[in-house]
Amino acid sequence: MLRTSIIKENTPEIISSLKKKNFDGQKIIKKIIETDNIRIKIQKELNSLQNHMNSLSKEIGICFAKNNKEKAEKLKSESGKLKILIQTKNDEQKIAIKKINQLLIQIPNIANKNVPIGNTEKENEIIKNFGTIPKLEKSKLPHWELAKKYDIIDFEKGNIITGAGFPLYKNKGAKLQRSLINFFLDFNISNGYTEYLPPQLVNEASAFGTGNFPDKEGQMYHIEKDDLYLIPTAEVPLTNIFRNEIINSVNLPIKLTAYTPCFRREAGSYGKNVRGLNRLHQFDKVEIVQLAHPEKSYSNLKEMVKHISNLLEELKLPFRLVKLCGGDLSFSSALTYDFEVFSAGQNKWLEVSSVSNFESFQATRTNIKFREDSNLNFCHTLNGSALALPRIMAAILENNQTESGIKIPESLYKYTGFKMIS
RNA sequence: GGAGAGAUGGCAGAGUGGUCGAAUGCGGUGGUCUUGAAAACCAUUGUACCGAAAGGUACCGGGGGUUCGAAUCCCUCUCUCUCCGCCA
Repeated sequence: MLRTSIIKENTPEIISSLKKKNFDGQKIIKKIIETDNIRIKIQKELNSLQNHMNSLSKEIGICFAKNNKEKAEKLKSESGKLKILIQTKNDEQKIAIKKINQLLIQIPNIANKNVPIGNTEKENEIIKNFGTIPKLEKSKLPHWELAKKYDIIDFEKGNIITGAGFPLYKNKGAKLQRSLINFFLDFNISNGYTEYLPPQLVNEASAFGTGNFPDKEGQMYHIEKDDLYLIPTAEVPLTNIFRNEIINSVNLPIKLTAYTPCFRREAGSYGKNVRGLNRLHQFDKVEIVQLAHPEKSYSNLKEMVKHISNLLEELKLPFRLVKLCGGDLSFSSALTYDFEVFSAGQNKWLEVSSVSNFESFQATRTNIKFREDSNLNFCHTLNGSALALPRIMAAILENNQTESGIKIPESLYKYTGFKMIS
């Protein structure tokens, strides 16, 4: 959420940054500024009325103490009138604040100046390619065929148990999944991230805090009976650990990591994009989150990008780093890099990580501040997948397929206890 | 799920209708003393909004009500604790 004070101070810059995200903010921002000026006017009036009321009440108290009932009654009738005025002003103020907030939450985060202009993923900027794309036999298979061949993922049983998009891992497939989780967590921990195992259901305030609610409400599973949401990513509980907190600046950056299953309704998805492990309703992911000093958040972002590159290099997977254009940027993000792994069985790039700087957008919604000397300011929040499991699994299966089976990346040996799936 | 008790500043903990934004202790910060430190002593120490400032206003879990006046009384919601029931 943007703050009214910032909007007022940088109106033209904000409107033009929002354009990059294909958001026309002209009207809504004008409305916010107008309403805020009304709010200030109301508050001034209200404060002076309240001030008057407070001194009257004190006086009445003194009159009673001195047994001067006559004067007390007279003052009482005066304050009665004031009371009605105050109530009216109070209601007006509440309405104005509510109106401003309703407008503010509709505005996406502004794009960083380095975000490329563009409307769709076609205009994303490919920064760099890493690794080499494997040359496979003509008989190469996509991962869903391989999964069947080696009996490691049962999609049909998942359909029976739950429905489409809920795969059932088994045998070495289950072990490989568990190994990847542990490998990612250990790698993150050894780079200074603190491990958490958070709740997988969150309340509305938490979902609001990270910007998933109300904007992407339809993408989350909602438990109506208890009014809770299944997390679409560990970002939601991790960021909300610090909701309404003031952090001492010496403790920044705070670095967190967590493994959680993630649940997404993926309303509107169809076709080959949802084949196999490509897009699921439930999947495993290890996430990293940072709470950062505003002046350092972009170097922290760089560090996170490097960290994720290292992780993918450990797995010997070919990948590319992509900078998202304005139109492809999410509601809350100011700058996002995607990591895409090349999966040779399908001949396509699969997004396995998305690393973003949200600047103070989420911190404003969650009210996470830091204290430096005697000043209070909003933190910056950042997060990234390190990494999302299913597509990594898909790429490992597809890229490492051989006549004799699937080769496990060396870094995983100590976790899997086996070197081949055959 | 049933019955009861409770929620006060960073923490502990007073306050049951008036001058209470809130005693006191601990912690934090600054200072005095000291070669240095500890101890002791002094001062200071919540957040938001309005205001150039002085200052003003709001906030004692959330929301609503009674009252001229609410941390204090009433209603309601949420959460915590104790007991009973159920249970991995």
